[in-house]
Amino acid sequence: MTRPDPVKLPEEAASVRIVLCDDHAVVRAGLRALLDSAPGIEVVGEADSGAEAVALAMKLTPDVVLMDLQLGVGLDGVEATRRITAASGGSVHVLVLTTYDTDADITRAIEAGATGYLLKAERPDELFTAIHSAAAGRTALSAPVAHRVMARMRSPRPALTDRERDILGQLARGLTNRDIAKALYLSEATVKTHLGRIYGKLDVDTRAGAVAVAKEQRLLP
Amino acid sequence: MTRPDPVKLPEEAASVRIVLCDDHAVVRAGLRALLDSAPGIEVVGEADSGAEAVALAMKLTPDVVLMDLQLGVGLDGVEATRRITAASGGSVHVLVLTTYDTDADITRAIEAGATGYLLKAERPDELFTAIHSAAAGRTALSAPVAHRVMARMRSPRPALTDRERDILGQLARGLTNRDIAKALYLSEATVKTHLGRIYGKLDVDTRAGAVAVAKEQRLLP
DNA sequence: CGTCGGCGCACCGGCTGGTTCCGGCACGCA
DNA sequence: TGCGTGCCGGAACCAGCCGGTGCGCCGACG
Repeated sequence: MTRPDPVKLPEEAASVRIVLCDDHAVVRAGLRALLDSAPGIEVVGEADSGAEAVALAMKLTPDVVLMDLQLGVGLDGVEATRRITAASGGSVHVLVLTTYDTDADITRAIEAGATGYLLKAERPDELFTAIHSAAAGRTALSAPVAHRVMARMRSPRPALTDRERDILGQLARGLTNRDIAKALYLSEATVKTHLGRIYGKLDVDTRAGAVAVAKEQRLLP
Repeated sequence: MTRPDPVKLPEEAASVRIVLCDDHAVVRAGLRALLDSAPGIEVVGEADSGAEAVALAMKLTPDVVLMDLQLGVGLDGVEATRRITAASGGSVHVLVLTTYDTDADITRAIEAGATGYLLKAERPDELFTAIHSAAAGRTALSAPVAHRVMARMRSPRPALTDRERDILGQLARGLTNRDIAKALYLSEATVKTHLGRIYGKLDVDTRAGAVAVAKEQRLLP
């Protein structure tokens, strides 16, 4: 898959070397075709899973990994991002390119060490500039993402704790309080307490509503 | 509305004329770059909304419209497909290219007149052959989709009625039975009856579970 | 004309769900 | 060391919600 390119054209600056990671082969091929036609950008590898992305990032040490967050099965985009930045010591920059601009996704990606966060709905030239920014280590957020970050700063919505996510996960399976309690080795009373706190944070007052916003905001894996 | 087309050229050599419809500008650009490099395929237009796709399909009368089903706001992909096939009398073929292979999505797309249903996770050459198939009016289903169709034929899972979808929609907003009743001008008892039937069809036994599978299977808009 | 699927309704009993209040820990900080 | 805070786990209470069952009406369809 990797073609060692013996001829390095010393242009104004060397090409930005990129690894693509997206589980959709068609859009991956599309991105490659698109980026191949762009000057100063060179796609050196493709991955269709998080694990493969990490491996390629280590082996090829590209300047930028273009990472989708939703990766079907296995390692998810956030975790892959975390491992890549950790293992490379920050020398390989991850630019997230995804469809959703949910608070949870953005936060987790940034917290995992992503250098930028771009939406697939963005104009392609934004993508090119973002890639060069990311290669230089500069943060690149697309407009809607930046807005969300700002909004979150202004009105800090409390994040769910790990335990609360556990409860919510069971709830989303349609379990009753008693069953959740059994599943997590808790008292039923405790489950209710957690649920109450969850309702507060999600601004709902019923279980069904909680499940709805949980799915909506992609709070569950 | 239908213009008589006096001469139908039996072309092997002429390119298949295509209109792209996807609300993500980046993947649209990627697809164009990919298809532009393919022989025998010519992208003649791009749309980022259902409405625009319908307009372009009428104006350009392409051989194939490559249609994503999830189109953010406005006309959704299924409705756009329905209008295009209806307005063109079937002369413009719609090839659905999307990420999800949910039963509901597949069924609705086919029922709306789509000539084919392809997943973005498919290999790009599948895409090329599917495009040519669609241009010739031949049905093109990618493997996982075909499997699902067969499975559904074998064990016909009852589809939700319109009314049941209404109820489910309100339920997914976290409303209580009483509130759903008020919202839909029903008796609370009726709401419960519908919910019971919904549980049966979705194979769950709690409201939270119903919301979960509803979101999972994309039963709600 | 039969009957079948979809819709709407009534009644009821069990028990689930939501609320409130409380204590224990771990941690950070002065 | 003492204090404040955030998170976790729990007890008790009671309203009323939920789910099940049975039934009638209607229109479509054969």
